[in-house]
Amino acid sequence: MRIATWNVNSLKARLPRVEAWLSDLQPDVVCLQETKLADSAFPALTFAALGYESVHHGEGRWNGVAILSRVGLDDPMNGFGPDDDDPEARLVWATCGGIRIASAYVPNGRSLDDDHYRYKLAWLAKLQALLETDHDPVGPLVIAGDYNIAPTDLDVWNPARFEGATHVSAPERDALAAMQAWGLTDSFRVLQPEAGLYSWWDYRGGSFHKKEGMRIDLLMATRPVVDRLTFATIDRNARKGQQPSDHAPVLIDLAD
DNA sequence: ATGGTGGCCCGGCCA
Repeated sequence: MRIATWNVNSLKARLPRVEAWLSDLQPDVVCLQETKLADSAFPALTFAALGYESVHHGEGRWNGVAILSRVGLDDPMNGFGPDDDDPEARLVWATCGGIRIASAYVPNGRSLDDDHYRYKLAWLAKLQALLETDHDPVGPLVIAGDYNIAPTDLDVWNPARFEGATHVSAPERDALAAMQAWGLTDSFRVLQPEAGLYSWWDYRGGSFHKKEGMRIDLLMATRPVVDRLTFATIDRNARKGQQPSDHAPVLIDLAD
């Protein structure tokens, strides 16, 4: 079973590349972020024709998350649940192939003194609370998405340049550490421990070609999933060529 | 160099 996460930075702009990528990589489950679509504009029929069921939680101009699955898609849920009042479409859930899956687009904090940074930390705290009340680390669970957090300095091209910046601050990394203490593992790192492996590169200044990126797209998985890991990679090819997203897809393979 | 590129949709916001 192949599970992928990809911040596509507008599914409308990226649909031809996403279709070709599905055909090439043959993922079973795909978590998409930043679709930037209303639910009414989500191309569910296009994905159905390729063999994928889907669920989308969108708001239109910004954000928007989806899950595609060709191994079943049950019990979809938007956001943090029925009592959720979060105004932004950043989280969607479904059960696919026996695994509870979330596609998450964690807010970008912008800077440490910004309201968006406080919103990011509050959003992560809500996710942690939901884990503790509604989930069990003994069960198969993957929370995949754009975390907008580089877990360690190995995940940043130049840590010195990010001192005092968002994506690397202690409170953000502490939030990720809390998820890990609860029972989620950064699955990619189980099989790919080396430095210099990034999933996002700024469009500006030729960052991709200069290898100036960050690894901020993660598949956080519970033990029953980690025990099945056979392969993990970042598909850098998807960041090349015409009209790429600024993020590359990250994928893991699980033994049956 | 406080820029730059690319998405939204058409002036400015967001990443």
